Amino acid sequence: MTAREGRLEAFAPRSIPAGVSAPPAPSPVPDYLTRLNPEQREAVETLDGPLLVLAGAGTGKTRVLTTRFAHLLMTGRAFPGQVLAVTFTNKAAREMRERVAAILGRPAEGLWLGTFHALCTRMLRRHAELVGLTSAFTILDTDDQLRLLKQVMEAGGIDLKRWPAPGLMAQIQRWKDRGLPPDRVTPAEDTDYAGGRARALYAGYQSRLRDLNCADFGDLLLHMTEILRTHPEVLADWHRRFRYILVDEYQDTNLVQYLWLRLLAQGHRNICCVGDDDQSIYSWRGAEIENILRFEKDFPNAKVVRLESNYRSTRPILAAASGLIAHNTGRLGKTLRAGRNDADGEKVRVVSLWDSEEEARMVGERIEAAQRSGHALAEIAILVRAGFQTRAFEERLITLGVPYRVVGGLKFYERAEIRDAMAYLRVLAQPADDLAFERIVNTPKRGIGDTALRRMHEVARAERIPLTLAAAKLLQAGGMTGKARAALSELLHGFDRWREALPKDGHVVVAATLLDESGYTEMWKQDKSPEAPGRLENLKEFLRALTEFESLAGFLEHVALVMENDENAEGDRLSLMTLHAAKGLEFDMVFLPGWEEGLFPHARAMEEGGEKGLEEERRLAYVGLTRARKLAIVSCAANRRVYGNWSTTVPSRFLDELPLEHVQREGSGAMARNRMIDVPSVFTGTGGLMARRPRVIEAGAWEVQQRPARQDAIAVGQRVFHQKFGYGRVTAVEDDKLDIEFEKAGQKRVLDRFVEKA
DNA sequence: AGGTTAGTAATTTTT
DNA sequence: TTACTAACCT
Repeated sequence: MTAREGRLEAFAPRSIPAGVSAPPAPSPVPDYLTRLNPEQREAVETLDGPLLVLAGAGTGKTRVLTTRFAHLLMTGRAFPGQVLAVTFTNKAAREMRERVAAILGRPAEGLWLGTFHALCTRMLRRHAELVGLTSAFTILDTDDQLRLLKQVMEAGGIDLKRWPAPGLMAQIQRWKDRGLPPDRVTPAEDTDYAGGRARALYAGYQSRLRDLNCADFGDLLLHMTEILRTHPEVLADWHRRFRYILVDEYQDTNLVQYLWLRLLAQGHRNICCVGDDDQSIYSWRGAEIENILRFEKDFPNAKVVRLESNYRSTRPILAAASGLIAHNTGRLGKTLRAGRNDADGEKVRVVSLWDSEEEARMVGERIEAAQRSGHALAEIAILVRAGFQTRAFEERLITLGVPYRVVGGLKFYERAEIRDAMAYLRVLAQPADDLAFERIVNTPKRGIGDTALRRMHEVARAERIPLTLAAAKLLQAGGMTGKARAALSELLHGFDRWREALPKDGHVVVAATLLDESGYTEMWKQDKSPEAPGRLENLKEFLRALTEFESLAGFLEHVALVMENDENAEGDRLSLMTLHAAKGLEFDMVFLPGWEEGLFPHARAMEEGGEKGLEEERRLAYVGLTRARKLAIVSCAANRRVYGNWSTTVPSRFLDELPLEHVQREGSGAMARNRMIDVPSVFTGTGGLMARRPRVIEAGAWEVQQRPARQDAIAVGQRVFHQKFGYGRVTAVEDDKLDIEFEKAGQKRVLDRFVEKA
């Protein structure tokens, strides 16, 4: 405690109106500090030495980090380039950059602020030769990683059916997460995969990566940590550079990230980590909650500051979340206090329903009601445990005409056409990029099949040269037959030509030419599937994105590290996402459906993780609840369709763990069950008792359901109008559902009764 | 070489 | 139920 702090208790973070013009005389306490509460302020002003900030949900974690960053610069403790600020997501990095700039009152430039991976890439480009790469190494995406590993496994004579490659990939990633290169994996750890050959295959995979001048995501951290560990002069250099280190979402760090941080922090010991053990939900990706405990051990005399004043949620929500998370053991211990003056509010709702369809209807109804009473859709979210759950809600929302966006999902750069286009550019930039070459050599189909590819591989392996070179040699030596020969020759000449044109025409023009001349765009123009036009659109967008970069290499790196998708972001839309994707976000109203044993907590999590797995699920529930500012609506369905057939469910144990006095129970599975029993057996249909839910309709309740099916059939090709999506053309008809390519909204599936012929 | 069909598996996924 | 992969046929 410093002497000054006593005077600051009056300052609540949100109680100071923004934009109040200050008197000209500079205040002794900078404005940005007065906006903090005492704990936050302590976290910001403890500049020297190791500091651990345990920040509960909604306690102003980001504010502390950004203010601390700005404070370091404002007080002249460090130049921008002397602070290392690490986040997990690009979004978090961007947000921090913006907020620091806002405090500074000028753009924040020259910062080492970014994701672990981006920062490591930047560092590794300078030292690549120390791990056998060149500074122009390529970063592989998940597809490439798996393809490469499969090749290594095939070469090693592994039966890929008995030992699926994804399993080994996961193992290798776990090793990398723990900072273990192949030679440091102990034989004892290598028993359960492919008869103890995992380690050897890992070594083979790493060696192939080096041959190809590639690094996968794990390598970025692994290589950099290895370098810092084994090259004291390099480490000393970085120590000279970074005086202060800031780490966001510390509870999500894995071991290699921790080691990397620890090495870098050894210099000045000015490391500040901000995290919340109760929000650690990524152990399955290698995150180690123990890093928080280890922190105090590895950095003796570390100061610990707890942020416990929550400015986000109402008291009942906080109480419910706290009551729930209290069932976990081994917590560092934090208690969320309501920090708002208006913290009183509605109890958490727990709604039981007959089945998942009724659950979707309930959610839809309440959303409509909220909308009618003036709530913005952007302030409402549905948070589900697993991705497949979104479908039921999407269908319901489309029926109701409620605009929504699915957060997460397939990202722009993960689409097939974008990956293909990327692969073309990668071959252009790096002819030795075998994985990219393999991807596009027969896309579009040019008659270069397995046989031809195998022959190229043989030559490449025998002479230890890249595939493109091997292909050229084969052509020269006449080792290719008619069709494949002509096609391959044309492709290789094409690349020569495009590469030549690069300095003259620039990368954007060449990229466009390449996609045309290679026949790639033509392939999609010929494609009759309903997605094809959208894919062509995406390719246009791809080329547009390319114009924002000065060089091809810069673009490729951006795409490898920043896989983002911000379409559908505009407009007032409801958010639909997984609980994982919701971390760090907040909404007025949050729906938490599917709280049933097996789904949430997820059966798989408990099988694999036992008691620890269960606790992580509980933290996930805690994260979900604490996303809500004003109202949380939890629900469970008594019946749910699992892989096609209906099964009855047991309500989640988490429901019982919510403190009764803060919860209001509604609806009832029993009530719905009674309705069900009265129904004649015709309704129970073919697929078992629960196959089709009878339409028992309470007076006035399910208004939407009662609308009659349309009489006049709609055919493929018909131009139609939809209340929400506007005009579009029908691309497919299936029962009462229509696939429509909307002019504005893109491809959607809607019920025919919601469109009219245009 | 490429399309078709049968079999199988099915969370979460910041980079 | 659906979606993806691998063997199989043309």
